[in-house]
Amino acid sequence: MTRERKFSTQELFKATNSLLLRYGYEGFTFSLLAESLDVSRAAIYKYYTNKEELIIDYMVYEMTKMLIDLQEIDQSATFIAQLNELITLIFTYKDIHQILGMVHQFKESSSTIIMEKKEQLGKLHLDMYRYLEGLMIQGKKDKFLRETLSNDVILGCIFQSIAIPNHRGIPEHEWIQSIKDVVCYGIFETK
Amino acid sequence: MTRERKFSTQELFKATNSLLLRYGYEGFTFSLLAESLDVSRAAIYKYYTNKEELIIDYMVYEMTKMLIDLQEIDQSATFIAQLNELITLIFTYKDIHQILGMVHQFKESSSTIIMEKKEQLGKLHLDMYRYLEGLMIQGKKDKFLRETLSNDVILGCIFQSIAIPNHRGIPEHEWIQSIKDVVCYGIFETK
DNA sequence: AAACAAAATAACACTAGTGTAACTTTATTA
DNA sequence: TAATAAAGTTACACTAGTGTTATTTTGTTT
Repeated sequence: MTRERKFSTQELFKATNSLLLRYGYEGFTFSLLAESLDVSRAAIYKYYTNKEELIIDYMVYEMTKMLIDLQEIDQSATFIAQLNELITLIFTYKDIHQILGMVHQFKESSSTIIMEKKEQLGKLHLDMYRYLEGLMIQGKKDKFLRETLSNDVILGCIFQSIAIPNHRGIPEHEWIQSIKDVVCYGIFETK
Repeated sequence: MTRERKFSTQELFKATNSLLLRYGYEGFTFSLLAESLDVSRAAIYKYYTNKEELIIDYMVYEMTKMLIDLQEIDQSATFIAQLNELITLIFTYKDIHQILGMVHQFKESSSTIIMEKKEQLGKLHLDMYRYLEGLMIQGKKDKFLRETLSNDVILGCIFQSIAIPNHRGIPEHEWIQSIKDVVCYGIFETK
């Protein structure tokens, strides 16, 4: 006994994603969102009482999804194969990494529910970090990764690499290959 | 015959910088700026009629300064020495690179003066790119840089590397060394 | 010390986003 | 087909930022 919804949570999240990337955290408003979904602003308030709750919910949703995909990488495969899959995966989730950085712009005085979700997000992030750190340790043990580099630098480098701007619009597959290449072998000619 | 100013352009730019980084483009307001400088909001309007003009002026100022510093790098030095200086330089200007990305959040309908400054900024950017591209070409000719990598990928990699988050708070000099290391030699052990 | 001009402020009208309450629409089910 | 309940809209009061104008402050010059 219920009326059909004009917009799904998926559509809400999708619009949230693109508006956040386009206008930034403070530039993102329920007015813009309502316009983009072609519904009244009040309709959105039925599901989320403010933008922080919506955004953090979206972040948790994406991070959970990413973590599931991450854990589906075949751990019995070679290190090289796993690293390849990892970089491709991070690349497909690059939007969320940019958006994740907006948490620090949230108002200090947040409700309990938001503080809880923030903690949950922190846990997801830690889970991801632990998983990746494990992979790095394996990579070092197997003599693929340089022992002298800290895991922070290696992982930081991988995560930043996806944000290198593709100004010339190189086709995605080719571009990812280039990125993997520099990250793995660096910019120097090996003597 | 003039009253002493309560705030210098330097102070204005410094406050603009830190507020932009803290609150983002839309979160940055003249109210926050006035509070931060301990002056009335209207005092700022005497110098800039809106935040876009202030921000773009700040961007042009920083980019000009960076370009001057860049051109002071000794072109007769070895490629390695020049690259070293370049990365250190980009590192000292890392704030402005983050802020520069906010131009795409400016309102579409901007005044003539802003359009002009945007163009000027574009020219400065192009000048910088040309200079850096020259350095990359030299690096390839001298067999330091890998011929197979495009200049876009190499430069993109260098510019992104400065944004790798230093979560553990490694001392700056040590951190920069690590960054240079990964960028130049990659994450892989050389077989 | 009177005139002046730049610097700064106070105060106003205006705009846009926020969150809520009362109301209407729509589909289900009893 | 009348009751019901979720979905959606309209309308209101509230808040915060914007840009401008009139006025005051402050230091210099003649």
